[in-house]
Amino acid sequence: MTIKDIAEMAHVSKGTVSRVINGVPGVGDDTRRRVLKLIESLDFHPDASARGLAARKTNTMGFVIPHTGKYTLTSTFWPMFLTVITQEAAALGINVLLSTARSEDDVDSAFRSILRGRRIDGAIIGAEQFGEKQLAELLLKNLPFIMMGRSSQISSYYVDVDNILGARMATEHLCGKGHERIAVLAGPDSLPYVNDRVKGVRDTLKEKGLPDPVIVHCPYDTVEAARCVQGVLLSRPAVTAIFVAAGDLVIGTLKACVEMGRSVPGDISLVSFDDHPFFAHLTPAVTAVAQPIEELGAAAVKMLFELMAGREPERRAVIIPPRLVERGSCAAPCT
Amino acid sequence: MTIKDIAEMAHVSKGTVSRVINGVPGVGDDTRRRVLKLIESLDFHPDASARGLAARKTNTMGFVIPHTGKYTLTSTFWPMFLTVITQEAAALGINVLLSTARSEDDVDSAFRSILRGRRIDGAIIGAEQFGEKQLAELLLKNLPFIMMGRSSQISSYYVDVDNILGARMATEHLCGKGHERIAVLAGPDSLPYVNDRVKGVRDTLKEKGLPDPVIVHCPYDTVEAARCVQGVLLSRPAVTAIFVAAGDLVIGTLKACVEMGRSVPGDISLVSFDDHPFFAHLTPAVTAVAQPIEELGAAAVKMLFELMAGREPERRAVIIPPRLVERGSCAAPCT
DNA sequence: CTATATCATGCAATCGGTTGCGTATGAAAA
DNA sequence: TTTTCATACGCAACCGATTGCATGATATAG
Repeated sequence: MTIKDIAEMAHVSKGTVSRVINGVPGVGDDTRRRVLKLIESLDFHPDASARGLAARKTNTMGFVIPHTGKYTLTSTFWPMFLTVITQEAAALGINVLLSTARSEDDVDSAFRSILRGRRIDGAIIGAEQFGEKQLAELLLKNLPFIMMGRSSQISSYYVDVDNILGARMATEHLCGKGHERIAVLAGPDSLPYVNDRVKGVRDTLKEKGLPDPVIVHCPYDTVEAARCVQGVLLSRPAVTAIFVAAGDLVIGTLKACVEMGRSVPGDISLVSFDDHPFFAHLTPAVTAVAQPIEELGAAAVKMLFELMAGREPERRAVIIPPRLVERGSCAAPCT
Repeated sequence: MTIKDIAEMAHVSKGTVSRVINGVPGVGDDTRRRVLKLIESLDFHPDASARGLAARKTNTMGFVIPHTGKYTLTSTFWPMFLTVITQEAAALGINVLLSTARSEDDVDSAFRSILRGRRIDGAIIGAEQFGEKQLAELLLKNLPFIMMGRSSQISSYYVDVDNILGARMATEHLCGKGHERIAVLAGPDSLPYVNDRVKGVRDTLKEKGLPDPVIVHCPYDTVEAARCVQGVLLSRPAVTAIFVAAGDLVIGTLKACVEMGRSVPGDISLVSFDDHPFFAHLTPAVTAVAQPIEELGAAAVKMLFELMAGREPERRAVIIPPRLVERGSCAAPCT
């Protein structure tokens, strides 16, 4: 079944059928209706390859999941984000080609694998996994892309959560309970968003005239996180609260607290940046600054959609505020 | 840059270049080498749409993630499985088109969205999400597909973990510690694999002359799971161990135990079917029957690859044994 | 040394759409 | 009624590969 068949059955030319399918003007109303009805009743769908070839447009976007741990789809952000963009894209009639990186260094090849051969019209990519090589390649190919998170290396269209605000919210919450000595367990300090989160805490504390936070940078690994938190718990003067600046570090933090015999929130309060469905069911339930994943995903897909259509999006950057989800991991500091 | 350009530069015809690219015999060794070198040095990649059109083959497979909770990519199996198949596919030069279902009923439309327009050459799909409509559509389109898990409705190529064996392993492990009264917290009983897991426990217990297990079926929802487990903990005669027959129910189970004041493994032992990176870091660390996700993914992709190439796979079904990962959630029953 | 098989390669049709251009038709303007 | 101008539609040339068939060159057999 091709448009030629449709054309013959409707007694029109291929061109007309094509115009009807694509909503191109220049077709009479009755003809259009007739063809449309035929297409509908035959459940006809034009061949994607042929369209891609002729129109030089695949209606497909690429997405590369960065490598975070052995199973990359285990983080507190990307899996859910992927779910959202997949659905948003589907709603706009665009498909998602997925690639995952096997290792930190593999991002490049994962990336190229979907870039090759004009398979996609655009891509959404994590800012932190973005090297100069990929940048050059994208620009060279003139391929539209949206970055998740601000990049330090390149100014491009991007969407991001307001990291500084999120950190402020967490800090305010903790201070509101009476905490003064706060530790920040943050990810690798090469990442812009990590530094934003640290900055948010630091600034808030300074404004309140409270002591500087204890900052610990740590790779995204549960065992490492636990080790770091043990160190934090031993530091003097003692901290009474920890801002876990990435959801992936929460489990390790909780583990360390248990192992060190500190009760949460009795001895130590916890706020996480990033939320996850099971945080609500841990003991204690974890209070979190939740990224607005739905909105982030929707914004990213919408921007990319505009770009893919050759239009200019309303703005080059979309920054969305997170929201605080209060649960049971914060209490007043024990004195 | 097209093969025509390559052809001109190499002073050969388009056909020859095409044959070189596809490794088709009938090209002289020196010519082949020359063209290959040119392609390499120019980093040329043929247009996927054009190939798809001409060869009627897209080198792309589809994958639909079933809906399990609000963010579908949150389960203890699918996200990791997706990671694996993505990488296995990449290694074979095939791309993955992803679609997610927004709701239980949405699977069908998610499914169709990638089926349309000859975009994919084959698909991997979860057996449980498989209705007769989709079946009919797939068979109609003559599209190769592999099912994850045995289906009750249709005999097709499939790969699955040995569910019965896994349940036996869990049961043996528990009995080995001295448990005799065991409960099974299982998923919805409409699913074949759920019943297999139940059967594994039941058979093992029967063989040992031990009492029948307490079986509770429960939807994949943490709150529901907790509610069910509370019921189980209250049942008399008391059970001393729970086989949590799906990883997605683990958090809820743990939560219920804590809320009911039962210590794990002091008062009650737990074994989970399905493993997850963070199970190792919960308190207590959860003993699990781990699905061999790498092997399952590799097997599924390999089978599909054969099918997509028009070849017949070695076997129609691949069943892989799980492995027991002992951690801290099992102890001898308190007497 | 001619006949025949073999192999490398070119040619051109084809895959299923899109799209610019030309033309016929009918309505509005003169 | 004739001229003018949209508008609706057909025609045919692409898009960039694949692939069957014809052909010319070389090697082997007779």
